[in-house]
Amino acid sequence: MSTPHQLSPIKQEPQVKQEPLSQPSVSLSYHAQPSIYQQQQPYANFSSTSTSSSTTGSLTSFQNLTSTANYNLPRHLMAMNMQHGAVSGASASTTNGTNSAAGSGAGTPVMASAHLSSNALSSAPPSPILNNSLQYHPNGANSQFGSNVNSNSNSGANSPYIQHQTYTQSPYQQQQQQHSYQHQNNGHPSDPSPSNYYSSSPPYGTHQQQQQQQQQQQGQHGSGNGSHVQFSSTAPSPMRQHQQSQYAPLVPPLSESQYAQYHQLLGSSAFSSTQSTPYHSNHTTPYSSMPGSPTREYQQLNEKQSAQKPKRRQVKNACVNCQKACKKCDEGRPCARCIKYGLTDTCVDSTRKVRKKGIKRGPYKRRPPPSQLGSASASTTPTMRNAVPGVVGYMSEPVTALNSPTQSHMLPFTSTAGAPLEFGYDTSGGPSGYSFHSQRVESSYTPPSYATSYSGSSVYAPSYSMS
DNA sequence: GACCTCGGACAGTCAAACAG
DNA sequence: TGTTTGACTGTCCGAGGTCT
Repeated sequence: MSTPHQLSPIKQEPQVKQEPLSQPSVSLSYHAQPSIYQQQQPYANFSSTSTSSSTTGSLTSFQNLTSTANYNLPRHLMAMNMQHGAVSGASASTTNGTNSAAGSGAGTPVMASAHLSSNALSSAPPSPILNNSLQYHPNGANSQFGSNVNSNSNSGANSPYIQHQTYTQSPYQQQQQQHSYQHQNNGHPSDPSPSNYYSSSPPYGTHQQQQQQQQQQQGQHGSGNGSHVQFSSTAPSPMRQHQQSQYAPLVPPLSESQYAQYHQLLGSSAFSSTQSTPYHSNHTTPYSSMPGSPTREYQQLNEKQSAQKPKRRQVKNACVNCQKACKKCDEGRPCARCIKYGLTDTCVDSTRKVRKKGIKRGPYKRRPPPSQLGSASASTTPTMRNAVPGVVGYMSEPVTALNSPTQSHMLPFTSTAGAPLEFGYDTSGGPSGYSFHSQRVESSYTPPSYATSYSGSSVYAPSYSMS
């Protein structure tokens, strides 16, 4: 006998499943140190509608640009490398060849190419962001979090796979990158982090334009050497020239000793291996090594997530043998497992119970109106860990699910009404110098409780419920 | 090493609750 | 009426045990 499940029409499956490409590629270890192209995007860019508040973190660190007291050389160098690579190597990753300032958001493909084309980083593994960029939405739609891409209507038409095809990088991952970087910025308020070198998305044009620009600069100053970086204490390198040409006011100069240190690092392949690349190091970068540093927590989380597998696929109805053995089944009858064990005769669909009806439910928790979110954000300080009363270890455990590549692409931004969250850290708040704030930026957003957003499963909802 | 067992995490479904 | 919520139910991962 067929069960209701069996009778239900098979929902359309996307023809091309990008899961293996997109999900494992999001090696979040990179995200702990987002590219400068991501960093360039103030996290207000989460929303194409532009947001207005909660930018304390970036503003704070931006104001510290002029300070070089705690200047961090590796970061600067990485930024320079990547930027240089972007100039010289950014090419095919964008479909239209432009980097939309309005809609690019995090994870721009330009950055991805930059990362790979950078000499100093040449042996680093392919950036997951590059992989994402291969699927980059030509219209920049992947930066439009809650608008036209995902339509979560419970119809099943928007499977996670479809979303993957469209969203090259999940909104939450983008958000996390931004968010993560806010940690860093504010963890080191005096650090003129690359993200703050630029007040907004750089005016990059097409690859050709960039090349022309670079060639002009190199010819003008006569110190160009392909993609290699040459430093001079008196004559700025072409790379620096390039930077300065567009962002000069925002780029603090390197001292002689800093350049010497850079050469030393390059000579020792400091950036040439994944082990020693600051992007991967858990111990050498000041951004991640601070005890209790949010950045470190995120980095650890990211590392955990990078090892996570793609989302598990289930068959609608396992055969009785697989069901009994609690083993993976498939749609075929006999299924592969039954064939393997010679159980083809008994390989039939198991029956499913009929869902009970008429069960009374309690009132659903609804999200408070946006007008209350501002005060709600205050309640989230000083740390996100404390944001949810009664949840111990909330930051270090559930966030794993929160950041899960298998779920973050689905939640919490899958709703058409979903508005991006703004995250930021305020250096002025909190006992540890951090204060976390977040808020939705569109009034139309009717979110799930944070519980479902973070866990991706209502299983956790009761734990996070905030009455 | 292959297979079995099974607790529990995870995934998918869908009716109730809700908002406009 | 369309959307969201979250309970319900099934799937199957993965650890531990047993067998060959």
